[in-house]
Amino acid sequence: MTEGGATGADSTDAASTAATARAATRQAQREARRAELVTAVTDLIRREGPFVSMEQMAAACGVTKPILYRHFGDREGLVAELAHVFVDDLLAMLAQTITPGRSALELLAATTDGYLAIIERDPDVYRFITTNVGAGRLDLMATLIIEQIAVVIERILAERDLPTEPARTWAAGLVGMVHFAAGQWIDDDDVPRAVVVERLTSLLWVGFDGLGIGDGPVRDPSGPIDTTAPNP
Amino acid sequence: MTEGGATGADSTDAASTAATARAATRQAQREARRAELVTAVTDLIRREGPFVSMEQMAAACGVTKPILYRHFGDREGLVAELAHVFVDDLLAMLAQTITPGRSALELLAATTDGYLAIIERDPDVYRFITTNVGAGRLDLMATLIIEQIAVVIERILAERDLPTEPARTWAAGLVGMVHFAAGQWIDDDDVPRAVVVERLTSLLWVGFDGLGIGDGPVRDPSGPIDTTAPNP
DNA sequence: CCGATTGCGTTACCGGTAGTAACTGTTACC
DNA sequence: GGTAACAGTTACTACCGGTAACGCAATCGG
Repeated sequence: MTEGGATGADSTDAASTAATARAATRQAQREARRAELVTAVTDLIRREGPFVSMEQMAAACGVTKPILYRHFGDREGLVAELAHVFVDDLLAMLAQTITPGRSALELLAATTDGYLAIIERDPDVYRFITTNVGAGRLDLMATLIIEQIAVVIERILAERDLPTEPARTWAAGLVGMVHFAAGQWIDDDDVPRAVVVERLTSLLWVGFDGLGIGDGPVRDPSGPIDTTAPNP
Repeated sequence: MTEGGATGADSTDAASTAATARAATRQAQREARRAELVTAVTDLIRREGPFVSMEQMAAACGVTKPILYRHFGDREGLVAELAHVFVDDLLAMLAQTITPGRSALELLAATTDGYLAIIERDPDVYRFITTNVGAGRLDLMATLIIEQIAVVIERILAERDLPTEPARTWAAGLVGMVHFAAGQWIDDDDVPRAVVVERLTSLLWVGFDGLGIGDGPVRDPSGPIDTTAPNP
């Protein structure tokens, strides 16, 4: 694995620099090809839905399976690639909306809205990423987003001289809340996106207490909980 | 499909009553067998983790695959059965903790704690249920729990003369928050359960504003968001 | 007491999918 | 012009969800 072998010194130098330059272009081409494949797969999912096989994806790329495996390792690697693209889109969208000096509430609303907007725009790709989950308890995309949000929350807490330990828990909770609310929304709630955003941000901002639920006991909390008929 | 055919009247009566009694015991036996299978599968998942094949499950039950398929239809049916058991456990636990007259905050805290407690006790079964999701965007267990919680929230809102439309969105959001926070907690946070519960309930109760984050703008919200290095 | 029915259980199979080994053309370098 | 590297293919394995067809006991009806 050492560089120069037994050949001439200067020629080795020139050769090695040329070789490294060649390697760089090779890698660039490789990455460009990767991007092509990713867009082809994304288009396929948009057309055919989130339940596509590796063979279908390869065909949509105009190649056969081993090519995909050479580029992405395995199915999870491909999903990870799409997840990264998705997260990049989200961050790009947020970068346009969020500027320094905005309030934490604006931050919260814009992030929630961006998340829901991307889901609304590309629901099948979103579903492809979130349902093709590997060994982890949370899918990769959620993990990535939680990471980002945790940093933001942590810094806000630090600015306010508050303890920062809850940041990760809250970040995960935020993402989970938006994720599930989005699922419920897309499945069976045809309210405009802004309404969902408003509901979520208002809850997250003032809490149940602030929403007017806090004062006084609940009359019969266990009443409507139904333990019968477990199997329809 | 009509009852008495062309045989004698009284004997038909006696025969039909005997037949129905026999059918009842048959069904009871069948349900008992179902329960046996479910516990066997649950034990298997506890031992071997959430990634088990139908053949493994059948072997763990001491039978072969077609038996499982006769009882549960398909894999999703089996998952649904485990989900129902899980939800029943949760509701039973809550029924002990929650009594009429408790405050909404106590309700919230007890529900969150119960959810996390069951996950903590049986993480692999939980993962089995949540990762074996069918065509729906949300897994069945989440849907069931959301349903229950939505009813509670709806009734609380009605008691307070507040609009009830957001109930379902909030219910889904609540479940998602707890679900994701649980995932993050079990994966890489060895804080006691009570701490997670406290973090989540405090956020849900008073909101970010109540936590002291609301006052004043954030200095540099987009700073730590990292759009580079999408693919490690 | 005997035949038919019913239900549990099995073996053996099908279609499809993730993933891989081994081969082939083509291209760019020395 | 030889050759090394790379894109791409064919053909395969192993496995998994699901099903058809059959065997065997018990149980019911006469």
